[in-house]
Amino acid sequence: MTDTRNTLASLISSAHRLTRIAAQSTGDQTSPAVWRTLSILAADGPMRLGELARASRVAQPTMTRLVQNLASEDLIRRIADVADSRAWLIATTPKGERALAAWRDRLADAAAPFFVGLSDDDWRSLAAAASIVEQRISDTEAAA
Amino acid sequence: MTDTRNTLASLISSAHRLTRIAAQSTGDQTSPAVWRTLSILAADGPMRLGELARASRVAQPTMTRLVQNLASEDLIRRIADVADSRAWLIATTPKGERALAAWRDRLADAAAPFFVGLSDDDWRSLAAAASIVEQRISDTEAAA
DNA sequence: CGGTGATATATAGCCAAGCTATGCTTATTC
DNA sequence: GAATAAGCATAGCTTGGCTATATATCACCG
Repeated sequence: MTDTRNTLASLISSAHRLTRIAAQSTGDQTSPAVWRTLSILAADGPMRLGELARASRVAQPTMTRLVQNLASEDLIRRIADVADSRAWLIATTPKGERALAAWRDRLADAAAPFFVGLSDDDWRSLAAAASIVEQRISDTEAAA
Repeated sequence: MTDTRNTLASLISSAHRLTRIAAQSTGDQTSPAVWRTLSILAADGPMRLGELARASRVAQPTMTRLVQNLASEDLIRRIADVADSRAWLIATTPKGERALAAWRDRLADAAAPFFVGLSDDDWRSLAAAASIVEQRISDTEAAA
């Protein structure tokens, strides 16, 4: 038990620092929030603003503003929800998809130097961890 | 090659989202930057402000302000550097160490529900990944 | 069919983290 | 000892994050 607790704590600490590396070493001024949002949309398809806020783990007004910024740069678009005229569906644009792909490329390039010389086993561990976290995070719809 | 690139990209995406989960589900108002800074100091011992800024991957003025805030809450302390009177050594206080430990506990508690039912292999992968990232990140003193 | 409460998004206003540019003080070097 | 470099602080900006609240629509019920 203590083991898994320590694992989680150090996993999250590492995630924090990795996030900073990514932000910094790509020389990218665009914020993590933008890519987080685009990644979610790209992976899970169009969804409502509120749903997107929960998936990205931010408050709804935060997402409202993010979506406004992203829309003004034509990275996402709003689609009227025919079933509920209070709501919108948020979807990526082709430009958004391209930007996301380009970011992932730059990211991989920027991060690669930190990970040179890893064994195949190490790479498998990283890939497995990424996939576990991805799955566990996207499933759960709030554990609060 | 393409494999490792994808692994890195998805690892970092996951890290972004995991960071948000941690920030949110602990119900903690203290920012990631604070814990990142304390973690580094606790792990690597006292160091200069500039050094700390590089380790935490933020610009020096950002660290200056963080250190001011942390010092005002008595979570770190500044020690005069006898060898260079321009510089300070930044060190954790006992209170800072306790706060960090408490945060790690809350973090583990908050994150645990997302990871129930993992196999031993999965846990090993997570632990390995955390340790790999930790090591690779702290070694490298800028790859820019 | 009208009113009441719930739901979906938007607005307002605040704080902190991040940045660049620049200033001030102390070292270092010639 | 004067010029340059190095270490930290200050100023000023942008953006992400939050809570509280407003607005608009839906859904239900009498």
